[in-house]
Parts: sequence; C-alpha cells; structure tokens
Amino acid sequence: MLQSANEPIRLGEGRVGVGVAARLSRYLQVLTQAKKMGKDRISSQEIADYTNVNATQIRRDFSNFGKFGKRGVGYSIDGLLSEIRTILRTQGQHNIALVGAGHLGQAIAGSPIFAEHGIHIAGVYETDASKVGQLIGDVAISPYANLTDEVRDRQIVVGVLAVPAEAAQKVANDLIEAGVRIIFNYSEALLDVPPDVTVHTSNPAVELLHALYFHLG
Amino acid sequence: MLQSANEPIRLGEGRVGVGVAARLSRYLQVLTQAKKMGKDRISSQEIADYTNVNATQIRRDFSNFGKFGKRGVGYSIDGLLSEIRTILRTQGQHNIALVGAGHLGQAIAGSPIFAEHGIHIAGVYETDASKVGQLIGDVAISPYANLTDEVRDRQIVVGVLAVPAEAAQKVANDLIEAGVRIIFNYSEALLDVPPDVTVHTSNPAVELLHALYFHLG
DNA sequence: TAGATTGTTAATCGATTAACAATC
DNA sequence: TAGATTGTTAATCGATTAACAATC
Repeated sequence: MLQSANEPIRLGEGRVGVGVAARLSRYLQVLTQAKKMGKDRISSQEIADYTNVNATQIRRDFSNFGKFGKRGVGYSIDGLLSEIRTILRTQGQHNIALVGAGHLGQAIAGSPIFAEHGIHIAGVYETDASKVGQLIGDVAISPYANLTDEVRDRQIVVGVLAVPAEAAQKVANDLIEAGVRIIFNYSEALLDVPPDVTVHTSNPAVELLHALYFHLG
Repeated sequence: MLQSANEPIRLGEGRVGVGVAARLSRYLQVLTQAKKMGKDRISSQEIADYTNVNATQIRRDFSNFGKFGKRGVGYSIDGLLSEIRTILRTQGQHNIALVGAGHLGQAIAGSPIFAEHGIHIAGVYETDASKVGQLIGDVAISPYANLTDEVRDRQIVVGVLAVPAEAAQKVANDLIEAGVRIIFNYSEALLDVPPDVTVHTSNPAVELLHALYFHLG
C-alpha cells in the first residue's frame, strides 16, 4: 500500500524504517487535526481509533525515540508534534514544482496541508494559455515553456505530475532534464525513467479501488 | 499505505491478506496500462520496475493462486488481468456516492479508472446551487438535499467525501444515516463514526508528504 | 539447443499483538 | 488512593529476499 515502497534504510544514521516513517506521518496528520479541534493531549488509543493502527504499535513507535508520554495521562499534542517533526526532519522548507493546473492540480495546490508541513509549491506550470497568470493558492500559474529554466535555476528536485496520461512521459522527460530526481505521478501512465530518478505513482481513484476491496465482497 | 489498514482476514474463504490484495491491485493498474500501450505479455521483472515491488514477491503473489506464467516467456497480460480480477472480485458493478463537486471531486469523478474497474458513480452531490445540473463525466450534479433519499433508495453503502474539512463530519453523519457503511474521506478532518462504519482517510497532499520523507534528507 | 524466466524453497527480518508491571 | 495509560517484554506471524532447479 500505499502503499509501501522498499527503499534502502540507513538505521543508526538517524533514519527510520519505511513502515515506521509512514506511520509517523499519519500520526502527524492526526495530531495536527486534533490540535485544531482544541485538544491538548491524546492517548495511544485515540490515535489508534483514527488511524486503524494498533495502540501498542503506536506506543512502540514512539518509544523507539524516547519517552514522550506520561503514564495514566497520555501524550502532549504539542510535544508529540515537535518530536515527530524532528524525527521526520520535516522542519525545513522544501520547494516543489507542480505541472498541470486542471482539477487535480488545483486540488493539490489549494490544499492547506503543504504549508502546514513546510512544503512550498515554487511553481505551477500549464500549457493552457488561458490559465496562465491565474492564482492558485498564492502562486501564479506559469507557462509550461518556463518549466525547464525555472526548475533548473531554483534547483528544484521534486516534481508533481497532475497532467493527462498522454502527456505524462513528455513532462517527466522535461523535468528530469531540468534536474528533477523525484517524481510524484498522479496520472495513470507508466513512466520510464533513468535509474537515478524515483517515481511514486498514486491516484485518488486507484486508492479508492484498493480500499473498496477490503469492504466489498 | 497506502496506506495499509489491518482488517480481520478470512483466509481459506476466498479472501486474501491485506498486503497481498494491496499489491494485486497495484499490479492490476500496471497491467491495464501496459495493455493500453500495446503489450501482450510481461515479466515479473517489468512489473517490479513499475511498482517497486520485488520481482520474487510478485511471482510468489501469483503462485499463491495458480501457475499463471510460462517459464522463459513471462505472463500473458490478458490472462493475468482476468486472474487478478477474479481473485479481487472486481468483476461486479459497485455503486458509490460522491459528495462535493469542487476540484478534487471533479478530478475523482472525471477519472477513467472507475469505469475501467467496474465502479459506478451513482450520484454526485453538491451544496453550491450554481453547480447543480452540470455534468461531470456522464453524471449530472444533484442538489445536496437529495443525498439521503437517493442513497437510501439505491442502497448505496460507499460514500466518498471530497468536501472541505469543516463540512466533513456533517456529511458523514448524513451518509451514515442514509445507510452508508464505508466512507472514503478525502478531507483533512478526523471523523467520529459508529463502530460498524469504516473510514478510510486519504489525501493527495498527505500522500505526497509521505513520499517526500523517503527522498529528502 | 541456449537463454530467459517462472515457481518454490529456505532463511531472515520486521511487524504485530497480548499482556502486564511501572507509574502518573 | 484508584483508575488510567504508558513503556516494554515475549511470542507469533507474515513479508521479504536470494538462490536455483524446472522448463518454456
């Protein structure tokens, strides 16, 4: 699932296992929302209810890194947020380039989640001239022709593809040529890329399919 | 991740493990695309390249259910598609209700993936009166007021939430009252639901965050 | 035949869970 | 104190991988 990639892990160098990291980022999202709802502290059981991860597993995930909770009380939400962000190193600012300002692109760019987690959409690129100049979030849509130069100049290494399947391979090629090494592919297309480029393919519709399997007979 | 839920599994009753099923649906997506690209057969190594799943794991996943390949040759794409669809029981038609016709809702509804996998969007519901009546895909947007009656009448048990976080809990309550038991939550909100209702929360932006962790230092 | 790729074994590793003492 | 919840142990289970004989 999500899925779940299998990258080489460097333990003992400050990096954590893939499974642990995936769960930690889910906890992060729950904690962020719980804080918005005005909560100050939370128990492992409450996190379990929202994430479908076993409560013991959650406590174990935290205790790998220290004793963050208080017995009989639970975890301080602010404290946990800070600890998890340190572990995941999501404190810094990351620049990404988004290609495609259709419905999916606008949904992604409009989400408040990026800003909340220190990810900055440095540019949105689109071939449809009638969309160029429009604002999504606080970024103006740029012409696709600018993509290569701007990505290169800003040394952006993460590209997000929210374009139709037919266009995906060409856009990927352009991004890679400009220096991108991590591509997040929201199209259905299968991308052929050099070995030093990582592709993560996902799609709301595909995910929904996965989830349905577990619940429909 | 996808993430990965942990439902009770009934093996020996024709159901497969959560991990296996998640991988099978990823293979399904790759095979569908490979077929579109004009390929007739595919090797476990090729599937591995596109999914980041180990090739041995892929062969093992298939061999749980039979001998689908030919040594020295690979797998027939049509044959594999048919076998996987049988295993996942995605042959039948499933009706779902989609709430929210904003960017994300339109991106979901407009995806060709659903039709390709036998999932039918039976209704799209929206509170913004100016959008009611518009077509997305081949479905006309209905007023939100119709939601409860139509979901009940059509005995829809799957609801998809593509609404702002502030509205999510109310919509969830309405869906559940109308008989929905599986909610796919694309908002950031944490939903409180009765024990017999399953919530799967996901979000393109959250997914992107997960993926970034594995590649940024 | 020669090369390629499956199907399967065996060994390892990490995830998961129940249970419970520690302690707030 | 009494109740709640953490942190941790121990035991189990499934996932992952390398390796290779079988065979197309």
